[in-house]
Amino acid sequence: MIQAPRGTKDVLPQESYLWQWIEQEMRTIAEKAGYREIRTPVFEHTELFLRGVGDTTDIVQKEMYTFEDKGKRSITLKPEGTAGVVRAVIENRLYADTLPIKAYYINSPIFRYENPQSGRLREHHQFGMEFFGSLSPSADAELIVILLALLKRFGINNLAVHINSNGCEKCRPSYLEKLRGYLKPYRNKLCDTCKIRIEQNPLRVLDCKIDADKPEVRGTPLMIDYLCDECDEHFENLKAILDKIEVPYTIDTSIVRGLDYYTKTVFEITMQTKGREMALCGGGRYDGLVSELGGPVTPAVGFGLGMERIILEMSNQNILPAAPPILDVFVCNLQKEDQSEAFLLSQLLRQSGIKADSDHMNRSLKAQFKYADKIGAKFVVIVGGEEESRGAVAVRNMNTKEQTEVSKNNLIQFLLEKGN
RNA sequence: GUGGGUAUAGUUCAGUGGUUAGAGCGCCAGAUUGUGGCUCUGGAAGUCGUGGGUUCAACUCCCAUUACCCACCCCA
Repeated sequence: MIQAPRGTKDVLPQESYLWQWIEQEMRTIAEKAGYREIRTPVFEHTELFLRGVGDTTDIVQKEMYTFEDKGKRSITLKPEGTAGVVRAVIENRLYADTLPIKAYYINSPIFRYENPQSGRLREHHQFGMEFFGSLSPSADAELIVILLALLKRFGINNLAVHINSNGCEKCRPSYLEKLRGYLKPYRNKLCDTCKIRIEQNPLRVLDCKIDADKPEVRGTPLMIDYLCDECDEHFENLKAILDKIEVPYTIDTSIVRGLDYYTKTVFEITMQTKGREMALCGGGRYDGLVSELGGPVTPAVGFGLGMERIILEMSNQNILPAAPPILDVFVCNLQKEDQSEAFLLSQLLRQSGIKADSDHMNRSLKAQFKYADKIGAKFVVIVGGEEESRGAVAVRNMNTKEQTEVSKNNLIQFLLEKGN
């Protein structure tokens, strides 16, 4: 028996409507704010992620699905959504057109080799929005506000917005030196991973669940205390905007994000679920990434939102929308041995935009009614009965049990009128 | 990478070292000849995860293995 690979999930016919529904809500909210969809490949050259995401990150070091193709190219399945979008923006010179560029991606498969558990898969799907060309903190705020509106639309209210600033190329290097200098004397008190992190990526020590609460680490200098004037002003302005539109947030100095490209604003939106906190989405500003990957200096900000986690939380809270009926109309034929008339009629109904079907299982009339009931058909149309002599069929409203004789000429109009 | 739990019908789960392994739900059929939801009756369906071992005898006990679930880490 061949099973789906570990950490992957099928979306089955009985649940696909949920995905279609949340996708529709996402598209609507993004397009209302002037974002258009972008679709990029599921795989990219590995180098894109090495340079983009950063080669000291956990994602790159141990979680990527990387392989060599038959042309000896190193290929990696997307471990996050932003790098591919940035590559596409550069490659297609989108930056040369009118700025800003506002793009969203939806249902984008993301691959990370991790141990699966509740809310964590090896293939999951993200909705993301990217905003290129603006240095203004209003761009950062726009994304946070859209996210909150979207999550509220889904009925998820147990949320917390965490923000922080990662500084920029001007203020970060000197801060990192301060941080290294501070951590080095405590080297032996840190976990093995963090001992290496001191040199490679000391920011990540602040994010380490083993060490973050140790008194030595609690006393480390914080990036937000060493921001340059530009970064400080940006952070203050963002907070002012969020205050003004009454978005509650907390400043969380432990957020450094798992990706190295972030500058200035970083944020996560988490939910309280089943006694623990789970990130629903994360994002931030990446003013240096476009130029790092070979484009012109272009400020940008974006986020990724986990689609499975939304469905998981809606399921936990029992607030999933009900499944829509599969069909509007089921056509039965009393002449069991010849279902062709029912078949033809169902084709006609479909051409008029009515979701219709007839029996393909050689079932008895009674069983056909049971089936019609199960799939939620609002009407059953019965052909081949005594009404036939009058050029008519019987139409039964399955909810009201009301059954009427309708002339074949008026059938479609009748169904369209009564169906709504 | 580390730790815990589970594995029996489509599904949720019972079950006992010894005959043909059970239930609820679901599925299919029937309850007088053209009609659903409720009820009743009947039926189909399982190599008891896989491999090995102990035993006269293993679904049951032991070992291994795989998969799934959960948690840590990290994150979406």
